[in-house]
Amino acid sequence: MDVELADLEAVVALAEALHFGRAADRLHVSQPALSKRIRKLEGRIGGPLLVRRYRDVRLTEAGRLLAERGRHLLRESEATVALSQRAARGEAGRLRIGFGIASILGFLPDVLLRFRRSHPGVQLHLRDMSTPEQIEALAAREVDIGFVRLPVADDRLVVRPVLDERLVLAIGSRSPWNARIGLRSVAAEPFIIIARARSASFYDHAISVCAATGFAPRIVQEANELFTVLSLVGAGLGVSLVPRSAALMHPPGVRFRELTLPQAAWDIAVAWHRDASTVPLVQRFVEMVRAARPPSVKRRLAAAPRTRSVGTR
Amino acid sequence: MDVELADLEAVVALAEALHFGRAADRLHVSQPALSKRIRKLEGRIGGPLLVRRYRDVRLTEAGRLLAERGRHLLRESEATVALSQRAARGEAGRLRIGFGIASILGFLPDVLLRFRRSHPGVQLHLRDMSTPEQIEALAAREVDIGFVRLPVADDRLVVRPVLDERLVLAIGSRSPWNARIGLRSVAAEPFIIIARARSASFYDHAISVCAATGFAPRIVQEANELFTVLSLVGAGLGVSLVPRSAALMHPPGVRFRELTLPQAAWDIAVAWHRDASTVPLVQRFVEMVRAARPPSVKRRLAAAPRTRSVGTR
DNA sequence: TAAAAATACTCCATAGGTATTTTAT
DNA sequence: ATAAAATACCTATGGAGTATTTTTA
Repeated sequence: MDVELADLEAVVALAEALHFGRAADRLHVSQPALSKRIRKLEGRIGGPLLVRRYRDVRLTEAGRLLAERGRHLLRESEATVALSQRAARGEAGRLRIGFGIASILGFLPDVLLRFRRSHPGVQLHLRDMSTPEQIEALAAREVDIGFVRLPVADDRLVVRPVLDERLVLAIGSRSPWNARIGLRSVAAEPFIIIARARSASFYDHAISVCAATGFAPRIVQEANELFTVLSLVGAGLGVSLVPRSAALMHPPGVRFRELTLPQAAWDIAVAWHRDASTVPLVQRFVEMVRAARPPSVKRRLAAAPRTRSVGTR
Repeated sequence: MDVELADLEAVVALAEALHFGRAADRLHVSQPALSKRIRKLEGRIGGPLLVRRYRDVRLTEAGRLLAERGRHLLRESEATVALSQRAARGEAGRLRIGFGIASILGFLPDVLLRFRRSHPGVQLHLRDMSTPEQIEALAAREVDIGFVRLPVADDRLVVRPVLDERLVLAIGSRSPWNARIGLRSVAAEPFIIIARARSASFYDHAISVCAATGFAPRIVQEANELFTVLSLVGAGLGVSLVPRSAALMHPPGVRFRELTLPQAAWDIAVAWHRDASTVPLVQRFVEMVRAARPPSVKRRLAAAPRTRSVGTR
């Protein structure tokens, strides 16, 4: 198949002008050049595209169909080139992002919203994955950006910390409250927690923090939304383990306690493939993530009166 | 926009092979030719389409999008050329046909069915039009084929008779029956007739035939289907004027009488624009119409015992 | 060292231009 | 006589080939 876009342009111009001279002008070529091009094209099609008569050029069915569909093809190909050009400038394309619960609970929604606004041509594909899954997917180039829980040691990836998240204890403010209150002292309390279906890794992490403290929590309620969990705690139905950033919501009737237990750490980093450092979309997304990194949560909680650092005893 | 289909072919081949040498083989060009083509294309896109590293070629977003949409464009353009080729052979395209009631009642449905079977790629556009409307539409090339009532005198058109249709009188077989029965003798009878909404021209023609005979028919019933009209006549509810070909249905309890009145003639011809005589689809359709022309209705009715020729008195 | 892409250089096919002819009214 | 497309002929651009170099693991 040797028909080129220039041939389609010629047929479309001719279909509109129905006059070789004027169509040639529009195409910025001479009339004989257009005539030759059309004759050659007619040879490939196997029949006339136009009926030429004195002062009267008319399309045949073959010509009408070629012009009609040719118009679409030309528009499409122009749009395709434009799309590719925008992709080269990092303004279009696809960005595949892996994330876990801790990042989605934090600042990620806001980053996504702003990135989508500033890059309306970019499709964002989000995949909920555990950190090990993300590492493999990043290495295999199945995702472009990951939000992983630190530490990560993989020299195929570039990893930049963005959030010093931790688990904290959430207690109803009517509960007994003194300096000695810690995770161990609430071991017998009813626990409320983010549903495992919502985030297996977070759920499992919370359980493992309890296990490290020496007990298995008695879970009386699961909820799909962090805000629901905090409301139930505030209503006095039990205690919970939540990401520290939840304290920023200032839920009524809830107090927070830091956990010094090392396992309570849940530091989040943004990661990408080493070779993708120059990919425009990856660069731009990472820039936006790092610019959006909230002021240290640790600092802000230190200023809040209802959160104190305690041991796990 | 100077991107050609050959460029898209190159990107698609490269996207699949991810290897300049093998992609060049597949495209039946040398490796340097492909390299040059891609570099030039990258210049037009404004950025790299592929990341070349030792033993490792990978698409950028710009390249991925160009290859993905390019594949569609190549398929589309191939299909477009194929369609145009079929149109040049008279196997595809559009055929716009004008027709009136007398042709649609006769053999046209059968011709359409067979034409559609033998030309599955051809779209048939049917428009119900009066003969004068058809003549104008044919001259203005708004329809390709017309079925017109003769006589037609228009030297822009080619006209070929295909059906010697006439109006005949349909009478219930229980009615009095003798050689003198004609249109005038049933002037006082109730008339049943094809609904005017179904065919104004036929309806008006029937009325005008009565007027030429000297009376206005008392219409007691209209029906949308010719078969319904005949059934009502057979049931003794009245008399009717119908196309002569209706006699071929041999409806029970109905007798037919020829009308010698000249105005009762309703000869049908197929017509097309003089300049369209070489258009493949027009040629083929006309051939099929003329081959399908039924044996003279006049002859067949002459052999049928229940139809006699009479005057209009 | 070897695989793979880029570069250098030559060639020629072909698209396009100008001048002219043909055709139809 | 004239408008419009086709033809003749020439030119030159640029795409393709071969040979070679560069790059990188």
